[in-house]
Amino acid sequence: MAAPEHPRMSDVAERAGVSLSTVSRALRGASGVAPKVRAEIENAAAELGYVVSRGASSLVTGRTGRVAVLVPFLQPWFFGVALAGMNTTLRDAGRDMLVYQVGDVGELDDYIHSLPLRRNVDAVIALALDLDEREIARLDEIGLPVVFCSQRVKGRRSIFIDNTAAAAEATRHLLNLGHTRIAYIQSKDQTGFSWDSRDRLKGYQQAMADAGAEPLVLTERSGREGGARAMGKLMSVERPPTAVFAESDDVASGVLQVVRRSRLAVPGAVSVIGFDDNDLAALFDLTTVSQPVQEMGEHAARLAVDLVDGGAAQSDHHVRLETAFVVRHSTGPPRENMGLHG
Amino acid sequence: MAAPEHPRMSDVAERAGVSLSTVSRALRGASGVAPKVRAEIENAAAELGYVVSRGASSLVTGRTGRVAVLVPFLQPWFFGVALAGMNTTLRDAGRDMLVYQVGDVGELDDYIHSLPLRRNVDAVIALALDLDEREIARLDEIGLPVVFCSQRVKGRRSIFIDNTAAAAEATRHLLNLGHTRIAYIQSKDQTGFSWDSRDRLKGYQQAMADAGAEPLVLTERSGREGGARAMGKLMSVERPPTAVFAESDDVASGVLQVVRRSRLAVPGAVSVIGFDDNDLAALFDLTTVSQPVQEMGEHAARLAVDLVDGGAAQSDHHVRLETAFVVRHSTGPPRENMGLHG
DNA sequence: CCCTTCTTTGAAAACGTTGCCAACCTTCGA
DNA sequence: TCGAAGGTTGGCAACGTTTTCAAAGAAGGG
Repeated sequence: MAAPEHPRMSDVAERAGVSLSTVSRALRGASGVAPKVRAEIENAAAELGYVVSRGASSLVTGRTGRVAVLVPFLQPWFFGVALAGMNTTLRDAGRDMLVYQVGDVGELDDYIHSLPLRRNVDAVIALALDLDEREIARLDEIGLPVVFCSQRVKGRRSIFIDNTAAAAEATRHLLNLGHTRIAYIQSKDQTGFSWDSRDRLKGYQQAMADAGAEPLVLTERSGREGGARAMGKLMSVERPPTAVFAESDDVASGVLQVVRRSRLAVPGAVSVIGFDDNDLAALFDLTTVSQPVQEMGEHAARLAVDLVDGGAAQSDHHVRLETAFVVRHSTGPPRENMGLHG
Repeated sequence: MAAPEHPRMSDVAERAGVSLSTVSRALRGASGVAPKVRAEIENAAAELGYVVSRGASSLVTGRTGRVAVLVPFLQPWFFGVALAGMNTTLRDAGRDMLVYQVGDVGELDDYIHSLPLRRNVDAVIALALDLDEREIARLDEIGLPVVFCSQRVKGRRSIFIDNTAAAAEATRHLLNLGHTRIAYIQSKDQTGFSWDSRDRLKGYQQAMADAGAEPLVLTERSGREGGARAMGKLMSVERPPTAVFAESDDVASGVLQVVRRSRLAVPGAVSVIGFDDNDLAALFDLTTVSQPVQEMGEHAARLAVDLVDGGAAQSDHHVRLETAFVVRHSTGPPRENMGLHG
């Protein structure tokens, strides 16, 4: 095959019978081009199948038209949904989306240090990266505007939900149903607790304290497996809880797995609550806290775009999105005098 | 904040006390630079935090260092895993990954027609796009090398699995267990059947024919809901099947949901098989066909990179990856004289 | 009818790299 | 001692845009 010779702007200019500058102005939508001329140029461009070389234009404008998204994982539900939201918004804004998976913090460090982003994107979105102060400072070295999605960072543009309030609400739901022995399952990664995790725990603890109930917190690995292990432990304590609040739907699915294997009824013997409202939640008929993940992605992308376009002054640096408590059938009043031993 | 002045190559040159060309050669890893000088230049670059502007270099080399991935969705398990695979390989090859979600074929057409890719990426990976001949031809207009991942396309570089053989193997498993009334649930999108779908059906039909068994095929929407609907129908036919083969794990999860609601035992009353081995499969203890999704992504990315680097001659244009049949506990011999009426 | 003011256009200088070519400096063989 | 060959280096012209500046033309007021 011959080299795929792309038409250049000068080709369009020649075909339209105008100068290069005029074509540039017309195609960019800049003002100061006679309507008729503009139409002719657009025709010529379309006929030639001309597309501007972003490399060349970014060379002079300093803008690349690209936004990088840094994610710790790609597979889990949360990330797919958030990326989908970002992708929509970015596409509408005429931006391309670059995705970089930075598994652990070390990898992130390497990444930032080698700075391949610098100069090659206009902005960076950190998606659920759960960085601490030091790491955030490191991100700044990149010299680009950064938007945090699903992490609240003081003084930085960020999109987040009120994990504490949402977790408290979920806990109160159980309390109101009459539960008093409510366990909370917290997740811990190799790297430690995420901010989401800490905040949710706080909400649970507050609600329990307000109701004068004794908190019971287990810590396990994240994911389904962690949920299963935690539930296993809970079933062998002296007075098992009548309700379990899992930090995420994934964890809750592990809890449910164990509960079912033990032929215990939900919510008869145990009530279960999750967090996320992911695709498993509906399947398991799980009461949970729904967070607007796609919207979070959209907002983050919009913020990133505005940041690049608008220069400095932006009003809404922080966006707190609403969660919704979704009651399904995994929660109900505790059966009178029993626990798990129904 | 002041404008984020990035250092230029000439700054590095000045600092290292050499010329621009030498810096370019050194940083690019080209030969013909004295080891000592090379080290000095690398030092200078590191100290300045210099990063080459890909825009500028692509202007002269014609290479952008970017690969675009076209996906119909971002959320489902399959895409996250495949993208993760691609991302790893691309990163190792020093390439950036652009992701474009092209919901339906119309959107894809718009996309190709507006050609934002052209000139802005080196290659395109079409991930599970299920294109027909006409649409593939359309993709060619983009004037870039295209790799098909999870779709076999004759004459094009593609990565795929043998859906037909895998489905036949799964069907034989059920036949060998003694089942004869085996239903197959096929999925249909708005756009029609995917290639995967057709091939799997073919495998089922062949295996059934070889065994002299009567095929029973239902067609529903894809996803969990479709599976649930299909199973609902199956439970009310005259002689219900003793086994169900769902086109995907997602569909199988819908089947299981209905089966459980009806308090039927699995595999006692009905055996169920899925396809994919996604994260639900283990949760449901589902017998299924495991496809190496991550590997498919890795291979596709490698192929794309080689295509750009190596120019034309590539030996393995087609890569067929192995599937693995995973037996869990959703399948077993049919109970003697019953069907669903256990 | 001339002069000013806008609008529209074209020419040319960046932007930050790479690649070609010529110049230089060694080293070595004759 | 000189020439040739090989290994390093620097100069300069691209690459395809945008942007500034000045020129040309149209419109309008006196």
